[in-house]
Amino acid sequence: MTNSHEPDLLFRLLLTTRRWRQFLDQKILSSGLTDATWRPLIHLLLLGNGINQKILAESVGISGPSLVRLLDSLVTKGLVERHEDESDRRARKLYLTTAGEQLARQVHQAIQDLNRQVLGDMNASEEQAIIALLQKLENNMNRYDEKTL
Amino acid sequence: MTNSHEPDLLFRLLLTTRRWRQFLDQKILSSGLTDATWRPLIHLLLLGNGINQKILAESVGISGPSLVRLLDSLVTKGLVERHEDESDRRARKLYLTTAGEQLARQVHQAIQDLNRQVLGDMNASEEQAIIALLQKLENNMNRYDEKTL
DNA sequence: CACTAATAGATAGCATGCTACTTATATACC
DNA sequence: GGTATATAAGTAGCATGCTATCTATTAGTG
Repeated sequence: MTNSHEPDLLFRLLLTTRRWRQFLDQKILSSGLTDATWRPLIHLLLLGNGINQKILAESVGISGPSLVRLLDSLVTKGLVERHEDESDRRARKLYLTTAGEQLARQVHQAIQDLNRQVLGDMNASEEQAIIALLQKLENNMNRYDEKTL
Repeated sequence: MTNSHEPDLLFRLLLTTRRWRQFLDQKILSSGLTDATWRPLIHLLLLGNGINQKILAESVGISGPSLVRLLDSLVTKGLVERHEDESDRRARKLYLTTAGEQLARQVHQAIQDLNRQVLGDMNASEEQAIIALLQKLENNMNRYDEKTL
């Protein structure tokens, strides 16, 4: 155990998260997508066509500029299209192409199957318990920030 | 709830981990260090002077090349020194400078204090339980990889 | 109506992770 | 002993996150 001196939760979060992304990326290599790129694709599938980039960025949990580059890549691959928004000419409405929707469904399914393998015998309520706990950590940080404003 | 359609554990891990790093980075801004750079510094403090880069990279959980750049930065800041290893001239032995050791101790303490705030009322055994669970996820991935070799 | 402030998206550039490769040295095997 | 393999560190370049800034447009206020 090289890390016996660091039983740190953050440390373990860093390692497990990196590992999980690499695990999925390796399995769906043939899709031409990575964790970073399939995520906006699938969120667009689930949110529905016609949303703008701001909404999608919020949903995916990344900044606007981060999403711009991922979308550039998806557009280049012919999976997503950016259309004008007549009612707000600053914005762009996003649409999956036919190929994009097909790939999104395939990858979504594949990721769900793989994630079941990762979760192993963990049941849904255990998963929810951890998610709740992680959210509590975020709440603690938010509260600390507010307190020391 | 923009993410009501994704109660995904991986998604939450990504968000919480990013948030935690940014939280710490913001608090210890004056140290001139970030999460990525204080981590090798503190591991070197705890492992002791004279270890080589391979050992440190393993301890920190990053690749050799990733560590090289972080060490370059720490050396430039005058916190760490790379010395020749007489017994193996491929390797370098790492040493904290006086300033490096001092800063490492300060930051180590500050991080521990901040992490206690993040953890809030979570006790050590609860923390250990989550860590064990994250390790189980990694085990599941390792086993899956072996199985499908 | 005009001027200011806010907002959507894009661009530029930094930080941090990686893999693939190079170089120097050490180890192992015939 | 000499050749082949393995190992430690470093370099190059990609991917993915960010903030700061720019541009275009919208909204809000006198």
